[in-house]
Amino acid sequence: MLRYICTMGIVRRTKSVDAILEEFKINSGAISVVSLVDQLSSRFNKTTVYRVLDRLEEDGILHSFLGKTGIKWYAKCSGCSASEHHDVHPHFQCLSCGKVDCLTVNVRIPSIPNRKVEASQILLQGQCEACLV
Amino acid sequence: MLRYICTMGIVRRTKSVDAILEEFKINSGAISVVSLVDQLSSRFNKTTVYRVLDRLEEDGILHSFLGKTGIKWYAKCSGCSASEHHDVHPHFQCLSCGKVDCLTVNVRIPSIPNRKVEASQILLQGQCEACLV
DNA sequence: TTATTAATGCAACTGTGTTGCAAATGTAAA
DNA sequence: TTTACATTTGCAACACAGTTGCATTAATAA
Ligand SMILES: [Mn+2]
Ligand SMILES: [Mn+2]
Ligand SMILES: [Zn+2]
Ligand SMILES: [Zn+2]
Repeated sequence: MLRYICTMGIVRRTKSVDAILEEFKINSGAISVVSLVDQLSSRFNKTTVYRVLDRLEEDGILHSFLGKTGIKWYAKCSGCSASEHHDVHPHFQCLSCGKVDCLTVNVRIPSIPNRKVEASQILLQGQCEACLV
Repeated sequence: MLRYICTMGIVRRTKSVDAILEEFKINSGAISVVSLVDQLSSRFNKTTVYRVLDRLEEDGILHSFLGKTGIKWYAKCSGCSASEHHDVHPHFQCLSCGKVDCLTVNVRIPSIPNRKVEASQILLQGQCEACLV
């Protein structure tokens, strides 16, 4: 008997999956993988953290992007699924407190002569609400 | 006798400086550090390449940014100096041929409630003029 | 030509992320 | 409950981009 198994995303509810989802419940913004690995280092191996994040992204539960210095950040998706990630938006990093989060604003990319824009990564930096005195 | 020396940027015209500037004369777009190190590996050490690029950026001759995968790219500045880098613009990476270059378009960042935007990194991806059939 | 010090090469290192594989664990079926 | 087995994990080793310290070389001003 032949079975077609599509292995991707989260299949089993493990302790590491719960722990990582819990972090995103506590923290409403984006979380860097570096800090997540550090935070969970006593309970899970860094490889596990990287792999669980991968799977959560495949499932459309989290999405990722690179911060200013090239390290990876994850944030919760809203309204994405394993089949479609339509969660494209700018991210904002506070230069004072370092907090990073998703923006709901829509940045209009002007059409560029002789080029077809298919994707965009926008990272804004400045002062967040808490740090604006 | 005391002398105040401000060591930054290019002070001496060396072979590596000339070789790297030559690469940017040949190639009008952006060049990744990885490919530059590779290209020049028979003549210069990678550390030298990194350091010369640093200095050229300090001088306002080149500017740098990160590509989609987090590796560093450099491109020529136009109208910058050691004192002011006012060369902020989006960059475009072709998904077909991999070519990366600077865009002259002005992307308007909408004002964001309760936040002060002080900097922006915008990377667009799609098809370049050559790859648009 | 000489003295000075910027620039270079090299080797070793750092930080982020990945891979292969054996062992452990979650889950569905018996 | 027990069993069977694919998924998930931990570990160690690795890959890769970029950095650092230091002795040596070379550009330049005197
Ligand atoms: Mn986001
Ligand atoms: Mn540019
Ligand atoms: Zn802040
Ligand atoms: Zn192209």
